[in-house]
Amino acid sequence: MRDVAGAVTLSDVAAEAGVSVATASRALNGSSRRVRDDLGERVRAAAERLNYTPNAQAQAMARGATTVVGLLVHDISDPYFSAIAAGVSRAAEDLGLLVLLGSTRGRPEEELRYLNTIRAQRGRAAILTGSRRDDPVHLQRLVAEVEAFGRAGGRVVAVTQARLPVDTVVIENRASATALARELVGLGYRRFGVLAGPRALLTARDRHRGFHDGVVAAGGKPPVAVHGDFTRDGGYAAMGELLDTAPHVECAFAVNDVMAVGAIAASRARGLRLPEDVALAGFDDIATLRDVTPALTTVRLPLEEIGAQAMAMVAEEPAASPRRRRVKGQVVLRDSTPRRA
Amino acid sequence: MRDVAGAVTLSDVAAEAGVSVATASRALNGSSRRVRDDLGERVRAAAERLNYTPNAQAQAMARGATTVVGLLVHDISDPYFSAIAAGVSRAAEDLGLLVLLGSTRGRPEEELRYLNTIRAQRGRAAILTGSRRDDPVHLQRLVAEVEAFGRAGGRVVAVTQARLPVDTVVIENRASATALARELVGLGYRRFGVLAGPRALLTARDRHRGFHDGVVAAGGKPPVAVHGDFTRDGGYAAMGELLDTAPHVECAFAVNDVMAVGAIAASRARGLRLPEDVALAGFDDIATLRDVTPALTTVRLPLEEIGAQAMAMVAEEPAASPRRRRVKGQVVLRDSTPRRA
DNA sequence: ACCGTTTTGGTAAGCGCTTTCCAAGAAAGG
DNA sequence: CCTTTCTTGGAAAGCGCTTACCAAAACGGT
Repeated sequence: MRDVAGAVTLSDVAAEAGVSVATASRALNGSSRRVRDDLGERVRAAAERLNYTPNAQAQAMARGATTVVGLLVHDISDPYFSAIAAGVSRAAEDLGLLVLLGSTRGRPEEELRYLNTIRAQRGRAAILTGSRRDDPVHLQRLVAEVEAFGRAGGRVVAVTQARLPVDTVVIENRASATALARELVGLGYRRFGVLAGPRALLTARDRHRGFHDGVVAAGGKPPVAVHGDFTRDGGYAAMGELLDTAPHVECAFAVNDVMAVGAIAASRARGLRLPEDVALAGFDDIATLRDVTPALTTVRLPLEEIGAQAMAMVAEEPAASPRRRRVKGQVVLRDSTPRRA
Repeated sequence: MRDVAGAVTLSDVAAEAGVSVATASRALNGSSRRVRDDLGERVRAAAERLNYTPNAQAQAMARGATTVVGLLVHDISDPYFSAIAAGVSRAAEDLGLLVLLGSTRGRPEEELRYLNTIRAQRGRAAILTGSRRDDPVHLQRLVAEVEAFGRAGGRVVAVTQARLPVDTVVIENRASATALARELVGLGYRRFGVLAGPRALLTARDRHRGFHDGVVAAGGKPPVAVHGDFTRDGGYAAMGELLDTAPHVECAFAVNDVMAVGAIAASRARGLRLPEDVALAGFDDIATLRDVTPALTTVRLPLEEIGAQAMAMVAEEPAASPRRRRVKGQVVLRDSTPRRA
């Protein structure tokens, strides 16, 4: 923004009110110092008249603190992330903070670049919502950047895995997937397939493992796993492959709802009826997907709440050692996994 | 962010490299002025060594320009807005701009407040994606704020209706709804219901009117309208009401896909089969909803592209008079509206 | 009436950068 | 060899604020 003559500054306001800029500043942001009532009123009136808006950059500069918080998501159009973002955004508003949005689109180096940008903005904090990948090199670089960020006075909060030495809202993917598996075995299923997501993605892996362990522990057969993208199309492809390689599975578990939707489509494309021919479960309980047919059995994650929690941790005093806030998923049984006769 | 000792400044870099800050500044951001190669190299090495990141606030201050663009959405967890946001975000990255996200959650005064915040940040531009409401008072205040924003050197770009004197990506809701109506009449439907959304919301109204006119023009009966929230639950309620008051309708048109999904649920709750007992069409072609059953006939809007276009307009030179970029929807016929026997 | 406290307004320093202006050295031209 | 013109480094001003610090005024107690 070229600074056109138009921008009204504090000294314009001060001049209009006939006081010094110091007084104007004190009158407008109610500092510790009191200003005589009539002067304060004059200043506020002048500000109003000139439609003054403080230059936040200059304030940040002078105060050494901004109100910006960076939010890193994998892909804002993915309903999982947009739900978290909604929670973050709501909490930010309550706290008077601003959200700077960054989409990494799965490229780890973007995560680094974006974190650096937030540091440049002297952001108060950054919230990392993406799942970690199994990639030690990247992790190490990320830790370095996080530390630089901390040294510059910023906070980092992670959502999902406790892989970083920062406050984290930990989503209990593994335990929740295990709980889901137990319920499904309880319904009479024994032969499972898992649409397991990308191998390197920790979230996908945790859910897969948790489910696997749960099935086995409850007396089912070890599930057949097929990997695929963490997307609708990934689910479609993986389900196709599963049906080819293991036509005997009674129930497929897609590691997220979006993949599950793809799996439904793939099953239908082969003329299978759900849930009669094959049952299906997802994970996340994405709101916009609650009306698909058959209604998906899934694990409900309070995504908005998770986002709000993350933002709340930003606001709290930093603790000596990283805090961990655990969030459990809740198994929701629906039509896609009826009790087996 | 309290400025802890940790933050490395340009003068630290200059000292480390044994040059003045002026030279350091010139070396690092390749200004018009050249710096001798060896000095430049020394500066860059020093910056690297110290892990220097420029203070964007200070740069903004000195340059009088920021790289921040505000994005106002109604609700980021609504897939319509998150798709637009994804496009905005992608384009922003390409342009080296930063997106400051604001959720208004339907409160017009938040729109104003947020615009003011972006002005305070001396944002380069603001993108308003929400539908306008039929509210002259608010519109007038908004125009005032937009003008103040412009005077301070910022740009405003709107998405949807050309109600504001700013560059706009206009979505042809009305014409597209008319086209949809014609197609449906062409398929043999004559009696329609419209799940019309909130009365005051212009987008909802345009789609409703366009559809109504299209039906009538093509020889159908004037549709019965039921108003309701622009949400899944709004669609559910409206469909219930429609089925009560006008059980003879052959096809319902929900003014967006999210409402259509609610309408499906409402129909099912009453034991109706879709599309045999009642056909249904939506609007938007939300990606995550493409797999609902029956597959929804709808109007496809290139939402990501719309977001990217809006951001592109931010980058262009401002024109003398507001630019209008028109975007058409494309009718997509699917299973929810089979040809009528 | 005087002196010590409190207010409370103003002056000015400083936040970290960019950029103008100046000066010194290098290159070029006669 | 001297003058003119480039080139390039550095000093310093300034972006719009906040906040010591200072000083004047008001107030209280004796």
